[in-house]
Amino acid sequence: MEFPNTGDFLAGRLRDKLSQDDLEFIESLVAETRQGETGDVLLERGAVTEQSTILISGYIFRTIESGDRRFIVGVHVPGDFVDLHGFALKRLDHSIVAAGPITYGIAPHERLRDALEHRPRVARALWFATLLDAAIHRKWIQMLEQLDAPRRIAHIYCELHRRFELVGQANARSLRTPFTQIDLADMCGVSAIHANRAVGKLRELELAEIRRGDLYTSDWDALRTYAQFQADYLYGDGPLRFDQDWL
Amino acid sequence: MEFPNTGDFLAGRLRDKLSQDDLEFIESLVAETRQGETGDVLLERGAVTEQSTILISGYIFRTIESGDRRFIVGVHVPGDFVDLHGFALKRLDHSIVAAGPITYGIAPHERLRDALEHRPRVARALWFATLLDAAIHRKWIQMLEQLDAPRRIAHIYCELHRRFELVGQANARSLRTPFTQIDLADMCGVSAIHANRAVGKLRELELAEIRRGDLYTSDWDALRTYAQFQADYLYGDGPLRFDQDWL
DNA sequence: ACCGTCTACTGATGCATGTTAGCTTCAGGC
DNA sequence: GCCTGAAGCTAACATGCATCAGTAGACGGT
Repeated sequence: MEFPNTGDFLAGRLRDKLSQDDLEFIESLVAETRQGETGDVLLERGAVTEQSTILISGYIFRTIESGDRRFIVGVHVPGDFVDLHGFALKRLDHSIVAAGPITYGIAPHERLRDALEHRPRVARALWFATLLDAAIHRKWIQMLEQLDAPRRIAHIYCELHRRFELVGQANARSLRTPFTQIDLADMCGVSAIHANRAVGKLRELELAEIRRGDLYTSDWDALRTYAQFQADYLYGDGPLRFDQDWL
Repeated sequence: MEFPNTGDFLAGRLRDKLSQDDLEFIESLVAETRQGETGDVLLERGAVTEQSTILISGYIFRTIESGDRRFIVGVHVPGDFVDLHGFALKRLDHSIVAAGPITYGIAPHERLRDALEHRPRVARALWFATLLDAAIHRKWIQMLEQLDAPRRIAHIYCELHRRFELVGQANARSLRTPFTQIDLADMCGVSAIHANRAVGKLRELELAEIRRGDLYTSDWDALRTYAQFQADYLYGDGPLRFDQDWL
């Protein structure tokens, strides 16, 4: 996988909506870039942190451990500020874990505090980023309340595909991920065996082929219809589109 | 039901953490108070809004309509800023609906903009409120991934009870709500028939008696254990408690 | 008093999903 | 080449939940 230039990727989808000056400021937030591998815990639930993480390449899970089970409550794609809320909450209610090989940037909270004080537009962009996370959480709640396992898996891939589109990284016929069927199960709240059945069903319906986490499809629209995926909650184009005047 | 004094309730659980000056400012955000009845739609998904809502008494649902079904993705209790994110997102991805008789305050966005510019501590309190909403969303995701229907219902009541505790309104042996079993079903992502069986199971296990939305129990601890409820995600007391230095 | 509607409740049946057990495939280490 | 462990896959049976059908009580309107 190619790693995009760090600078080209920061601020993710808000990149087009900020001034050159603000963008340079956001780039200056990153003190350092690092690499991580599958399962690396970037931030443990309850740990105090003095820095936040910006994902540059790869995927990151938000996980909650309960008993001997792991639950995935969110997924991040390149360009996302992954634990920005750790800046305000100090200790997170969940852990931040690499879902495969990743590259990420470190933003010390000291510099974020500075942004809040002196850069109102940057401060609002950061707030917007956390509000978008919350909107995605709400959609996951609805997805879990409404859809069966095959549709949940399809919905997750459709969402990720759209999020890649919004940062200009989507592929026309596939979506590459390092997710195992166990990961999919932990996202959907089903057993790994049932996640396997669900993947088989998508294959049987000829909607998508999922191999080692990579999804291939010849018809994203059919998949989206099957998953009842409506992208508006991501605040891209369309009726709910994000109003940049606010920044 | 008695309505607490509006002024005593604003800022909810952050009340103790803000200065008198900031509190008076927050009170001044409320231009008007209103009453609402069951099913009143305070804000429709996708509608543009120039004001936000502070719940003073009663309950409010966040709902998403899909096909002919309704999904409840969040519940609010008195003291909550219900649609603060509408200030930044302009159009909400969900609707705001009264879950019974309510009293609420209206805060014009004009005044909120002023707060963001000139009141950094108030701005941070508002951000914290939306981050707390996101933490609750994440717990709902985990709850839906992990628990069966009776436990989900128990978990929701335990959460609401704790949230009432955090604003000093909890009752020792009961929790009064106007929720129908249909409401509970829409929160849990199960059918109304199954919600009825789940309520029956809690009764059979002698953990709780739910009648017309009101829950009665002699042993909250037993109920919390059954629901695997851990309150830390609400950032009250305990290891994840909210660090007020940040404000 | 009557009616219609909403909510709570019950039983029967089928599908969705969990659990257990065992098997296959594949990549990496030796 | 072989071994090993992790991931993917399959079958059989048990449970959770949806669906359909129906009853009963509470409530408001007339």
